[in-house]
Amino acid sequence: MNRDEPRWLSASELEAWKAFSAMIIKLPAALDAQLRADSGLNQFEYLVLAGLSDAPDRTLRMSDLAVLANGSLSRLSHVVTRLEGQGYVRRERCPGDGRATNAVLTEEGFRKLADSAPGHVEQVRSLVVDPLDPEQLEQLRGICLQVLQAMDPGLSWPPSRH
Amino acid sequence: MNRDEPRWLSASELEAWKAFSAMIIKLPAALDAQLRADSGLNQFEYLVLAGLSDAPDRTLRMSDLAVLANGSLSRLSHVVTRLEGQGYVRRERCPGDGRATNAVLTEEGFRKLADSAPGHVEQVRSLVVDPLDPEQLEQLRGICLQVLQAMDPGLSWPPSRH
DNA sequence: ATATTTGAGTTGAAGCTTCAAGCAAAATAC
DNA sequence: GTATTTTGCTTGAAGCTTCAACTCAAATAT
Repeated sequence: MNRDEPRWLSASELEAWKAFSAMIIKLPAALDAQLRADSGLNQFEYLVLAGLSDAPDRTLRMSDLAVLANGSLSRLSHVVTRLEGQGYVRRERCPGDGRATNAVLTEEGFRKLADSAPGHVEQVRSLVVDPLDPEQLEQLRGICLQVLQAMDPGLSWPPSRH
Repeated sequence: MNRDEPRWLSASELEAWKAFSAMIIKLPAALDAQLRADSGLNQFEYLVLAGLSDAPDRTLRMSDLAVLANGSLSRLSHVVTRLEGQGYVRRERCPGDGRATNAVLTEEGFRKLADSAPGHVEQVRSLVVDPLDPEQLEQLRGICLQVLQAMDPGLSWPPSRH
C-alpha cells in the first residue's frame, strides 16, 4: 500500500501536531456538550439555525445552507426533518426553481436560537477567545486560513458574499 | 434560559472564530476521509492502533487507551470489538486485576498500522505542517496548549512522563 | 417535440457514537 | 468475615451521520 519513504515529522513538528490534534478532537466535543446541555441542540443544528437567522427572510436553499453549516446535503436534509418536527424550521418549495427547497426559520426557531446563542458565545469566549491574547487570535486566524486553503485549494476564504 | 447581557464577539474576534470553527469542522473530516480511503480505518481506530504500537508489549489497559485516544470507554469497547473481529487487536484479562482488560496489538494489526501510517503522516504534512512556516507551527502549538488548558484547567500538557 | 443528462433533495439502511443500565472484581466499611 | 461501595468494563438501544439509490424538475441535445 506504500511506495515511497515517508517524510516523518520532526520532534518539534510532532509536538505541535500532538497538541493540535488533541485540541481539534476535544474542542468540538466541549462545544457540543455545552450546547446539548443548555439547549438540546448540537453544533450542526445550531449552525443551521444561526445560518438561517442571518439570511434574508430567514430563508436559505438547502444546498446553500449545507455549505454554510459545513455539512452534506443528506445530513442537512435529515437534520431539517428533525428541526421541522420540533417546529424550529419549515420547508418551502422554491418558487422559480421547482427542484430547490427553501428552509425557513420559524418564529419559534428564532426564539430558540436567541435563547441558545448567549451561552454558546460565552463558551466560545471562555475556551478560545479569552484564553488567547489578541495577537494570538490574529495568528490563529492566519493559520486557519492557510489550513483551509490547503484543504480546498480552489476556495478563497471567507466566501465572498457579493 | 439567559440571565446576563452576553459579551458578543468583536468583528476581529468573529473573523478569527469563523475561520477557526470552519477549520476544526473540516480538518477532522479531511483526515478521516484519507484514512478511510487508504486503509479503511477511521481516526479513532487509527489512534487506538497507534497508541498500542507505542506501548510496552503493544499492550494497554482499556481505560488508559481510551484516554490516549481521546474517547469514552464505551466507544473504545465497541471499537475494540470491531478491531478484534478484523484480527488487529486481541483482548486479554489483566493478570493482577481481574476487573481490567488489556488490549493487545496483534502482528496483523501492527502491519496494518505500518501500512497506514505513511499515508496519514503525509496527509497531516500536506494539510497542516507544510502549509505553515516553522514560526506559525510554534505559535499554533502555544495556542493549542492554552485552549487545552482552558478546557481542562487541571491538566498540564503534554502529560508529564517522569 | 422528445430523449438524455444534469441538478437539487429525499429516503432507508447500515455504521458509528452515546447513553443508561448492568455485571463482576476489588476495595472499603462494619 | 460479610455487606457495601467503587472501579473497570461491556452491552443493547437510541440517536446521528454516511452511503447509495432514487425521484422529480430543469437544462441540453437530437
